Amino acid sequence: MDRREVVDTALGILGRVGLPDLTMRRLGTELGVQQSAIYHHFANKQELLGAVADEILARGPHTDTGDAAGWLDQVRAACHDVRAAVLAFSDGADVVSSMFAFGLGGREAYDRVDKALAGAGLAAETEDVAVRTLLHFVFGHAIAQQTAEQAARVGAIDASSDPDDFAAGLGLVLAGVAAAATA
Amino acid sequence: MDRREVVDTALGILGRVGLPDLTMRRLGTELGVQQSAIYHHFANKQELLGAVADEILARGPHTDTGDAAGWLDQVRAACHDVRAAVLAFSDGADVVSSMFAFGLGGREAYDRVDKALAGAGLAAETEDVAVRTLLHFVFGHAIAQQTAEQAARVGAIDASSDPDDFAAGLGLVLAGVAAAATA
DNA sequence: ACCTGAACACCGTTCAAGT
DNA sequence: ACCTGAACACCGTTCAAGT
Repeated sequence: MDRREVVDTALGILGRVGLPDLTMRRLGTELGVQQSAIYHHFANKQELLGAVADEILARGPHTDTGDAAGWLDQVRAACHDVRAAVLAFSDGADVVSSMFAFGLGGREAYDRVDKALAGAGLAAETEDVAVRTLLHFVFGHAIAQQTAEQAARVGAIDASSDPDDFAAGLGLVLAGVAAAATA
Repeated sequence: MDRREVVDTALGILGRVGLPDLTMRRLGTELGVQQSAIYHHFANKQELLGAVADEILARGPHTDTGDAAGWLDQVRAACHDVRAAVLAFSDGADVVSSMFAFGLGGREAYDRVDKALAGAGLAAETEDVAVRTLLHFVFGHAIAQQTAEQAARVGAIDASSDPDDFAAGLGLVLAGVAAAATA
């Protein structure tokens, strides 16, 4: 058993039953091992979730827009890719967002958007603000969607979400970034 | 003991020691009551946290920009007010954001921003998208800040945050909203 | 080095019973 | 109606002991 196998199994549980059921006991059982054995590969659950967050992003789509595309289309594609990656697992947005905030994972999300945004020619500080602002929206929207889906399953809410809703919100933020780029 | 007293005590615990230590046992102890007694006033912990989220927003500042101010300044003030409210309690941003996503509280955040944004003359659907986009940023930024503070206390990260960082990111989003309003 | 087995110190929630 | 007391079914983490 190595770190990769633990992360793979954790992702399987996350995709099937979600974060509340991703317990060290269940993880140990599916690995055919005592839960305490996991602590020989990860210091604690949070460090494990950091590795899970990294793997969620790595497994997501990596759209190549081509060199002909402008920075705006590249940033849009990067945001859609990050969104697709975290939506592929139950509570994936929550896990990646939390681990990124804690500095324990999800760095790839920042790097991908940052790289795409480099062509905009913004000042370094403004570029950093723009990347984090975009990520707040991408993660926030995905968390809200996955939470609403969960709430609907419990019966607390009606689900019904507009599939174009994300693109519309992203368009608003990107319009603001574009305004800063031309100024 | 009534719901108001339970929420007040819960807010005290939240402000002093944060969400992980806001347990039903501790809440019962500080109320001078068995933990099970709380279930006579709230169906479960989540419903209680929904009421806590509402109270967090109610206790925050309610800046009056005056009638002379344009919708942009009013929206900016509403966002700063919501931010100040959730930052006043440890993990306040996380609680309010989660409860809002679950439909169990925090409705006032939406209503305040929505009311301020009404003067922009956006189409109803666009206005809704803009309000939720702004809230994703406001909540996301505050959660990241409170998480970073917590991580810094544990020693996982260096804290050092620019006090103008929020205003800069909000400015980007508002520029996008303004562009949609003039179009 | 890697894992077992057992324990420690907790959780949220339920429910019969009291007043 | 409101609360007690006790239990149920769990958690993450630690650690001596085995191989």
